[in-house]
Amino acid sequence: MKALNQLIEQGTVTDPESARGRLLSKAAHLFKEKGYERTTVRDLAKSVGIQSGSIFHHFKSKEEILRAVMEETILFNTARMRLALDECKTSRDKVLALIRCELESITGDTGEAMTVLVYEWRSLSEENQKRILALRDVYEQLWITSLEEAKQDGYIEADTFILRRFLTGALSWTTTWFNPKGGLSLEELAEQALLLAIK
Amino acid sequence: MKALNQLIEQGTVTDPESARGRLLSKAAHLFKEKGYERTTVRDLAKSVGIQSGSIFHHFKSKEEILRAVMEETILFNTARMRLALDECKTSRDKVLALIRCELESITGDTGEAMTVLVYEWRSLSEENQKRILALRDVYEQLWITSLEEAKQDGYIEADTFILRRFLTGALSWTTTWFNPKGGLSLEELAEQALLLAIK
Amino acid sequence: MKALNQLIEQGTVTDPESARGRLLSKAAHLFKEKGYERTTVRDLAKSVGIQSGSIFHHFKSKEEILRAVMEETILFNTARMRLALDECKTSRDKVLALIRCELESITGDTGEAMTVLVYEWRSLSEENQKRILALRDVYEQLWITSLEEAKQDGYIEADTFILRRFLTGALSWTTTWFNPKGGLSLEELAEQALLLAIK
Amino acid sequence: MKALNQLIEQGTVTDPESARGRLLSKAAHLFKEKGYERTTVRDLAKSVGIQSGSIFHHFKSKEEILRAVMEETILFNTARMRLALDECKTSRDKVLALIRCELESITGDTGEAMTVLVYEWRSLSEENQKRILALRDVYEQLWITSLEEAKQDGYIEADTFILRRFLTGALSWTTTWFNPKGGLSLEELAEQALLLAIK
DNA sequence: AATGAATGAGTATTCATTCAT
DNA sequence: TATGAATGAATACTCATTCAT
Repeated sequence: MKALNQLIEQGTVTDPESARGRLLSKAAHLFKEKGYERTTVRDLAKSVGIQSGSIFHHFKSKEEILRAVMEETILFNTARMRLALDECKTSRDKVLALIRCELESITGDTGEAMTVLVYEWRSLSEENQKRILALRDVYEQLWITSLEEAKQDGYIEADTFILRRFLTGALSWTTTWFNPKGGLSLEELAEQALLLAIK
Repeated sequence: MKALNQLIEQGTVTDPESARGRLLSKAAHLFKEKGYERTTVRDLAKSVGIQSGSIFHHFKSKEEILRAVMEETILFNTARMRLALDECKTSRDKVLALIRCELESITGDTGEAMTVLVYEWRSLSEENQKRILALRDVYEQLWITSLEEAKQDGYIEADTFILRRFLTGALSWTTTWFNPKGGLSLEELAEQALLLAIK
Repeated sequence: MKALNQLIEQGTVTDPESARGRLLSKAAHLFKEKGYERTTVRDLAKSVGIQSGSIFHHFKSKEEILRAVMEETILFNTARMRLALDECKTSRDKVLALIRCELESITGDTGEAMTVLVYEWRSLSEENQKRILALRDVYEQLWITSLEEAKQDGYIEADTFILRRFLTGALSWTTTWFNPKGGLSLEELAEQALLLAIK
Repeated sequence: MKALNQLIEQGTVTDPESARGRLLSKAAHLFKEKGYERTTVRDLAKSVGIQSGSIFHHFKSKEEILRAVMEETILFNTARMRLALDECKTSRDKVLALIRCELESITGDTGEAMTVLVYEWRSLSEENQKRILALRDVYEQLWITSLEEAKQDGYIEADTFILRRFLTGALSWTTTWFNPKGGLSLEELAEQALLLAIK
């Protein structure tokens, strides 16, 4: 939560208790459940108990809401990942931390928003795609750096470029099947995923 | 092509040369490119050079087209996988064959349709989702069986249930980054993917 | 009517009996009566007995309807004026013919459209304004030429540039007060207007 | 300015320095430029540097603003015309004074409001139209009286009723083409206009 | 007086689907 | 089979107006 509070204070991320924040949270939920296109502005308004016209006091268009959902999620998860990396000693620890963080972001609180990020990409205008892409690059850089480090330390044999892409797919797909309250803990899942990368 | 011809003769899959077949192919392309919701019936009609009203002589609704795209793709890829498995001796070979087949289906001719299958799932009515799910189960059974076999043969250490899911994600994600005409061949990619499963 | 038939055959002007033509006529009426902004697409549709969505089979936007009303009116009146000029001998006759034509267009069949042309100008996009302006220039050229001729023949003393503008205002304003079925005939009105220009 | 000060003191016309006065002035500008319908209350508020809600402390509706713009303009121009007439000796002088006053009102300080008066008439409710019409009658009476006088004095031959209407149109149209800072002075323009009426 | 969030009825436009030809 | 005009419900978005602060 340290990361979150800091970002809120900076104004980088919306306070989830505010009207705008509640809307974003509900939007992530609806966009995941029904898809962006099939979610109407009226649906969004209803979900937070206001009239549809009032939405446009907070966001100037429906797409703006989608962009905010995506943008804030990346910013938050990047910050969270940075904090986690800071506490790691070995490069093996770092890779595990990255996996754990990504799994948390996908299966935990920001899970719906992460799904939206993957599935609703095409609904973004080109301009907004570029904006998000720039943020995504920052996030990916953290991965690339740590994987390279682990490879130099001999933990990894495979091509790190390909490996990162396999991991991206494997981890993001967990949203479709992993239940954090089921028999398998997130920590165990992370360990299993680590096996994909490190022998 | 053996698989395809057989399915066409059975009437299970549409002849890609027929009017209906061409429409399905163009539909897969458009649905992938723009998304199902953003593709209008007029777009579809235009792409095959007919008027929008005429679409409904071939399919009774737009959703029907989506269902057909998905259904035929699964049927075809299941058949193709079966043929490939028939030619394998060891369980290790089988796993590699499955990976190769899935990569072919994702990055080759049926790639667009496979992407649609993953990304446009929610646009299907519940009833149609069930229908596709049933076909998917048949396909997945081929995987589960082979992975179990490979585990009993000592090739695999991990949990096969989790492993299959990791692989599903990792392989389907290749659609976003793998270029069959690039420096990495599909065969090499399959070998790299096998490393995720087998040490 | 010669002018009209010819233009219809050319496809320059819409046949008033066609669906599109009837809509344009009703649109001119409503735009004059309520103003363009206050006339809804639903109003337009209702006035010709179709559903609002069907409007967009004939015109791709509401503004397109406004543009067509204006454009066709200018084209028609330019053609009508040309025919009238052809039958004149003296330059005095020509000026009277121009006045008569303009009064006819303002107080007669195209009166509503002419009013729209004056009052709804700002509702046109810049691009469409340019388009109409080009047509208007052709029309104005007929006036300028004839007034100059009359001045050289000694009928007119005033500056023709200023005179044309005074006449434009004076004649267009007749739409607000002149009733063709009242005590004053259009011919008498034209004679009175001629007095503004010629002594 | 005598006329203005007197009207302000009476409370008949708003002091242009007051908040309300500044709003009316900006409103006239915006209504002319964009049209009444296309000018939003937010536009109006922004133009005087307040929030949209605050508008309604000065006027109880948007239409009220339009009415005030129109009403105050007529009142002011009627007063100005009365003062001008008081200084005339002959009926010819009076007609010239009327023309000069009307041109001043159209092309000078109240020009934007005068344009609004002509072009936004239909945006007024019937009740408000009546109210303005009553004020307009007072204004028109000054014209009719003077024209009749000039006719009896032999300056005018034409029908005064028709002549006034021709003049109304001719003069109001100057707003579209006359530039007070151009080569032609307002006084010269007035003389040219007088020629329309008097030989 | 001023704010600014909220309202809710209204707008132009889109689009899958129908059906007479 | 194919057409294409017509449907009508649905959509994102606008905006004058209200009102608690």
